[in-house]
Amino acid sequence: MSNDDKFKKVISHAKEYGFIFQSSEIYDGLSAVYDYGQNGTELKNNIKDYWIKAMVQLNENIVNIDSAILMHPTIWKASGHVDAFNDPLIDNKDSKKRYRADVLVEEHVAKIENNILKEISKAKKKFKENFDSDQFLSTNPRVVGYKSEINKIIETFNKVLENDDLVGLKKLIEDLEIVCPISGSKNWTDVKQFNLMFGTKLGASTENATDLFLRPETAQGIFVNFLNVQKTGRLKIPFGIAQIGKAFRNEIVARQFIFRMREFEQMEMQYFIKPGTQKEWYSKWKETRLAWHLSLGLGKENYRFHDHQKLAHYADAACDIEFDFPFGFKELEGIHSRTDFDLSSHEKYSSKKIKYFDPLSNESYTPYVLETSIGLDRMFLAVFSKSLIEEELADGSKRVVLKIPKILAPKKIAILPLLKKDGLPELSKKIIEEFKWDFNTVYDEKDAIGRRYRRQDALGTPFCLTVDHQSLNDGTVTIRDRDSMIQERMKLDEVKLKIKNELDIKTWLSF
RNA sequence: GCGGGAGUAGCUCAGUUGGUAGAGCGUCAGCCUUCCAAGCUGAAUGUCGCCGGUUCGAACCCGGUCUCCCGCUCCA
Repeated sequence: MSNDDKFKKVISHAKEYGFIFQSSEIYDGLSAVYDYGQNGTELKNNIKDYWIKAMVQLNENIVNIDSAILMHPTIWKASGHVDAFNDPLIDNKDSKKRYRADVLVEEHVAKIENNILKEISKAKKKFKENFDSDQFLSTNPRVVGYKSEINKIIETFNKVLENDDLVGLKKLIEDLEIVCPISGSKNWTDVKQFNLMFGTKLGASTENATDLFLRPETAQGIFVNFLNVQKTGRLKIPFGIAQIGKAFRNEIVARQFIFRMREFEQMEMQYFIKPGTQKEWYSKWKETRLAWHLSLGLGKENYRFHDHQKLAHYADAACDIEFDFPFGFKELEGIHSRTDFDLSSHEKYSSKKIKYFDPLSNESYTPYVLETSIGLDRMFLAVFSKSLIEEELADGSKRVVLKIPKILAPKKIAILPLLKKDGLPELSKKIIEEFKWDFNTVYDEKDAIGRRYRRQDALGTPFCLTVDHQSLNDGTVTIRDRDSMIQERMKLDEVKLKIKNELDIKTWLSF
């Protein structure tokens, strides 16, 4: 089966079994927005729970918060989003390629700089040890020409950027005679501004309303609460603040099912550390987070690290944990060493002192931050797509089974009377009464038992308890394992113990 | 946003040169069945994505639009 087919099966299975629906489907849907259905919600909640347990419950120095989606607009200036999330884009009409207009200009400048370097190396060859670099740079007519050209461009460029002058930016590109690297033509469209942040308004009166943004990441809610949490929690560095929540981005191209959505959910943890220790914490968290992923048993070969070469403005080291999705290896989680960029920036913009006083060394400092940030929806897709298996059985028949990690399965136990008579349904319902306090259970009496097993397989239910005539006599049932399809007969107490053991969080999270 | 492909029942898809819509699976009711789908009987479900045009007549032709998939592009 090709990856494409596989991906299509994932999407239709997700819909058919109540995991994911397109948002507003009866109105033709809304681009790149999806709803979680009855089973998808259970699975998603179980993933959240698995993360919270590992990150917060098991670490006494990591706490959990839930900050608001709406935040003070200045926060996004301080974080750099207002600048970095605004891209001026331009298309070449001949090659149909899209470029960042500012990058085109920057590349043009880089070319000229390159010319200067060429002149220098030529001169070096010519003058050898007599080469005086300072003198050469200020007197060589060609170099001086290049330098003044660059200065002129940069001056215009800065003015244009400051004024958000899109027309001026296009004119600059035309004046510089920048050509498309693909088509070689100068046939450009107008420059268009794309703001990746969703705008909204605070205030019911349209006249006095303040422009706000829906948060494009959850991290800033942690940074702006740093002092609140640290002081009220009496937390000492190193410590972490975790958060699960929605974030919003007006992606230019949002696609690949729930991989890139406009409204999505992040699970982030910001770990506050002493400056200078970021390297060791970076590798510690890389290791810890990968171990968390591996604990789910989806297969080591499906994960890899990807180190960032080009770093974002706030980072001094960054990598992704990539996962083998149906469309190839893509980012699942990011681990970033964010330095003191965010806290310092908020200190500057808010004019509030954001420092940590270390009683041991008797000094104050701005903590450094180590971030782990995982896309919850991507995690969902990773688990779901890798678990969906179509296998051939010994008798040649096919079985579609969702071999989801048992701890994450939406329903844990299906209780099935072998026949819909002789008091078997009644006994089954009694058993549900006993199990439903501890586990998500489901009851099914329709159709042949084999077919019911297959239905539960498609949902990923790890255990099927079948109630038969012997159950009436001795209180035993058979328990069938989803993955091996092996059945064992045992007493209800033993069943409960077995399931409890298999779903024991301590076993899953001891790594 | 550009280019390519697609949209018909819950899912996968047929549907002839334009003549008022089908299959398989699934679902529901019942029968039969003592443990791994595809046994029997019956039933429900579609403004053929949406809007408009051409036509006596449109799932089919034309225009627009929405949505999805792929490639480019972007990706804190």
